[in-house]
Amino acid sequence: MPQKGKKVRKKQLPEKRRKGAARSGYELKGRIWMDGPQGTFIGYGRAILLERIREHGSITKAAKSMDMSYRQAWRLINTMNEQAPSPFVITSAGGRGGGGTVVTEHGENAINVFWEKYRAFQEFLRHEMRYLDFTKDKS
Amino acid sequence: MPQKGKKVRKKQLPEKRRKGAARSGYELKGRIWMDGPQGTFIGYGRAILLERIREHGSITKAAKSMDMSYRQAWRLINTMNEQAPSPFVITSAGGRGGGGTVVTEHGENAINVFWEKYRAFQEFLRHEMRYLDFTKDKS
DNA sequence: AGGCGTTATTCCTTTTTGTATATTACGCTA
DNA sequence: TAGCGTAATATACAAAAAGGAATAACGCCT
Repeated sequence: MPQKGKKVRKKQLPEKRRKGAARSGYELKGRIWMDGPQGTFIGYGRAILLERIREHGSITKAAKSMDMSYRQAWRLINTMNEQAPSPFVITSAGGRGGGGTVVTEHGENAINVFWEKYRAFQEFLRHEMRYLDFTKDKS
Repeated sequence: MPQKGKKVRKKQLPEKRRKGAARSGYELKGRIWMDGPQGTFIGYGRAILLERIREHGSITKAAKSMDMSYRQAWRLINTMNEQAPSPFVITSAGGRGGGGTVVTEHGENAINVFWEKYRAFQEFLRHEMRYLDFTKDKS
């Protein structure tokens, strides 16, 4: 029997290990993000979350779609929105469908800018990976 | 009265904010590290720790010098040493001076390799930083 | 044999971080 | 006006991570 509702905590932001990576057993890894005046501003998790909000139209559904608690999702969105030069999302409670959340033009732009940096970073890691050898001597 | 012994927990691995950085209030940040078969293998903290061990000759003194608990230092060293292709440090308990820990040739090499990647990464961040603007429109 | 300083290990507490659940406010709709 | 699904917030709970302190083993030294 499948044991539903196991209450296992999800490992946060796995950032999916690339298939076939790390054949040698050693891998150069890393993360990038942007800091605003009060700490983390946008990173991998928030970028994904923004996309899910755009896709589903609400924080609630976005959170569910990525197996994240609403509370966590709301906090991520909130810290991001507070620090943004101008809001990345606009929320509304009540009304047709109960309300919802939409991503603004600036939010879309932030997503694009971040993914751009992110892709460059992945490229950087791949490139640096190539010259990685801990066994060689100084000689 | 200066209130000594306040028991304030140290913020881990501050990686010292560069002076004059982030004039705009927004900053691209990041970390890199290496994964071995069982998780984190070497990163900024372990690299510094290795250098301190080389400098002081023992885990105990190295830990104290960087305001880290022996327990924490030992665990970092242990996870690193276990995953290393060949040991990065050699420890000995008992004997003249009580024992000590020395960094091996392979350990030295690992430090060098990591700092090399680290410097390249810092350069990458600085470079990408230059083209960072969340306010511009798509137009 | 006993002292010493180090490594290695254990136990308990504290801090941090995220989850689960419940409650209120909101504003359209029927 | 009652129902609805959402945002927003508070409280309690759980798990993981880190710290502190205590202790044993070790091997040279006096």
